[in-house]
Amino acid sequence: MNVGKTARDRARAEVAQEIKDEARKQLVTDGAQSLSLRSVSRSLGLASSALYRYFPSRDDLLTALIIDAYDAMGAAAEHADSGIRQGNSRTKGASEAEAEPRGRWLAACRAVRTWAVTHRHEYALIYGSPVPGYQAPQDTVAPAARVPLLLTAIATAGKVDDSSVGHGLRSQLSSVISMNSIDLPPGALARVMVAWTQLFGVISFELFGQLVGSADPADEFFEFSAATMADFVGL
Amino acid sequence: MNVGKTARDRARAEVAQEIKDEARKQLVTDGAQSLSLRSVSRSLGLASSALYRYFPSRDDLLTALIIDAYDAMGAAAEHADSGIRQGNSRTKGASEAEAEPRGRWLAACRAVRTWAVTHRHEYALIYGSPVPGYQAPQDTVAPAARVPLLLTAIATAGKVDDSSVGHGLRSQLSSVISMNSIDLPPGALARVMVAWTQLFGVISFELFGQLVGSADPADEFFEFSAATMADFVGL
DNA sequence: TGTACATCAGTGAACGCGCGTTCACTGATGTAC
DNA sequence: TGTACATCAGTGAACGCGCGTTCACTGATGTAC
Repeated sequence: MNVGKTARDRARAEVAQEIKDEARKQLVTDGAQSLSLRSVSRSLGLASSALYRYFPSRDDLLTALIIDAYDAMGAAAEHADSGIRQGNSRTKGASEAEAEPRGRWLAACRAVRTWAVTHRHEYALIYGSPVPGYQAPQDTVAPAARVPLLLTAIATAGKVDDSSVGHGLRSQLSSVISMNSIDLPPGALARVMVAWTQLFGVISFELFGQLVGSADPADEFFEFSAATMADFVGL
Repeated sequence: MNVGKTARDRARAEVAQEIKDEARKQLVTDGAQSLSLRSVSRSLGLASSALYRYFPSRDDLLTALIIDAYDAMGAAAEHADSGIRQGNSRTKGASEAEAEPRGRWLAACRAVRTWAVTHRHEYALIYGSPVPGYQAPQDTVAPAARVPLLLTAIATAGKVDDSSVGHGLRSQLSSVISMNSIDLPPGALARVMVAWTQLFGVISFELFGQLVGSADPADEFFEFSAATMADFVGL
């Protein structure tokens, strides 16, 4: 185990983890923009300069947090989905399997919301306004794609209508389809994307306070949205 | 004109306006969180302490910008809507008036997006992650309601299905309905709210970079969303 | 197995910076008589 | 219409603060022979 890893390597990974954990803790009180290396180092009992052994700059620490957040949310959604899938195949016959994709869709949507609600500041970090002056590097795109790819995968198991879409959009989506080997016509993918944007729209509104005065607390409205959007994509 | 307004009063209003304009300019480069009174005052050639004659604190300046932004977006949407309404009543007979609400809906949605795209930093200020430590005061709620109220008004002119909604949601929405004299059953309002959250979901995704790699540029996808959501609310 | 050398985590002082807010003040504008 | 007083916009210095990043350094851990 830990082949080729020296004690130093292990210690290093551990400290890097501690730095990220502490930084995440500080997001809660301060928000992304005022996350400060100095205050992280203070809480860890390290010299502020020590952090530079682990992250070359503040932005790199931010990037690490962003990637972790996308991955955590993606994992939560995937886990909820596969829980349903296995549950269904164990307890249901082939004839009942028809309802299955809808259950998976709802489970995934709920998992995303639950993750967002329990990690609101990490959610704000990835779905809120971009930190000005910070440019997200390429490494964030794969983790960011996990949730939308999961939603398309689930929709593929249903029967999405193929809406007619304009020429330009069709070609944008065709390239997404081929690059990700998606088994859906462009018009169907377009509908899934509408549902996807709706999902994050409600969640952002809930967390950022736009529903105060109407559907707040938002639990039932969220359920309603998820269910109507499941209909919308043919599940 | 300007009854009871002395030269001092007029000058005062003018300077307050200049401060807000300069602050808005700085949002573009720095984002809300690092908007700084000192740098605003520097650009205006004032002592930093002078701003305190106009805004008691940084947060009050932020609040003023937020209210202005909601109002500007609301006005843009309302203006687009009434343009369509008048255009239609002049050029169309009663039989064609059926298509009217759909045109109004699309015009309002496009106006919101156009405003957002041309004022991205003000958009981020009101629809991005809340500035940590900043609590939006009560004065922001009426301006914030302009767009959603306009959308419900337009939907009322169409024929929204009355979806069935759970008990808790029904009662939340009933109170919204009576407080705002909305002429829509709760289930219909729920659908409008789904469309509303979808609208801001796409716009936020477009502006915050989540569509990079799929529907980017987002023009056609936006049109597709707006059109499908118009169907969705029965327009 | 022991030794010589290279690597690298962590230190602490320093650089240069910007911030919000307060305060005692000056001098122009407005008000009451 | 003129004068005395009150109001208030704007000043500039100061308080006390935190930040990211660099740099020369010490001492422990790892590597090659």
